Amino acid sequence: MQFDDKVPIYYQIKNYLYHRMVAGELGLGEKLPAVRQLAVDLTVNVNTVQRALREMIDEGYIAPQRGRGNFVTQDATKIATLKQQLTTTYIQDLYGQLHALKLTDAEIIAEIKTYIQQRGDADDQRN
Amino acid sequence: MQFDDKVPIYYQIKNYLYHRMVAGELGLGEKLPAVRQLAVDLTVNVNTVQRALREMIDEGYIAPQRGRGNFVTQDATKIATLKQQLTTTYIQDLYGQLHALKLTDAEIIAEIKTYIQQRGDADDQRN
DNA sequence: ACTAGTGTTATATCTTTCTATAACACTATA
DNA sequence: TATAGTGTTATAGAAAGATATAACACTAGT
Repeated sequence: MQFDDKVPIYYQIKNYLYHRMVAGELGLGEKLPAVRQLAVDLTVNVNTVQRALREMIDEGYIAPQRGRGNFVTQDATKIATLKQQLTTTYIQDLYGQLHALKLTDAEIIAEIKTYIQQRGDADDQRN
Repeated sequence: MQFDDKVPIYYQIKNYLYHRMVAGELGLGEKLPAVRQLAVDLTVNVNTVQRALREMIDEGYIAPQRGRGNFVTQDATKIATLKQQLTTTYIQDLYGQLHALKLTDAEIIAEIKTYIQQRGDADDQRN
């Protein structure tokens, strides 16, 4: 995994894991890879992984079991809420940015549609 | 101005100034506020401002004149390109994030429209 | 009991960012 | 030629983030 050197790595790991949980790649109650394994996979120090997990545990998304592993919460509602929160936050950020660039609502939607359209075309060519 | 403590301040200042240039609040060839003034306005150290400006100068968006001030580039094309770059980058990021959350293209557009719609309603109530 | 696999914590060190403070260099104008 | 306004650079110290390395604590299976 490649990190953005403008943002703390532990923070990016946190978001990465949240994404995997929301996307269902890490299901409810599922055991996460061992911290040392995660550290190897992400080419990062154990303490850095631990820092990310620590915050996720404090926020209740992960339940640690000493000696056994870390497990995704069983709370489906919590994950669903997280998905909605992340979605809204991202959209809010984008809207704020583009609005600051003086794009109108219509222009914003148009730009996004154009981007997705072009992306689709590119996909067609690749496949 | 409030900063995100997850991203270097000098980097946020850079983006802030780019936004103002793209939005036309800082016109072509216009003189920027003095570095010390910017530092006061942003509640930040002069060196931090200077670090942001240094990169913008290296990238050719700002032309410094020792003893006189810093001036926005005269190159309209450069600013137009910047606007397009920023727009595309933001949209690309959003799309990548939401796609990672397993939202479909249609869902992405729908969520954005909903957000803008609700935002408009809120505006109506406020005004 | 031992061992392998796991989470947890600690220490020392390095790098980046930011700060306060100060000085230096140049321009324009009174 | 002063002086005020501007950019530029340097130094020393603080704080946050990462790293390598090591040790400790618990669980499960042999």
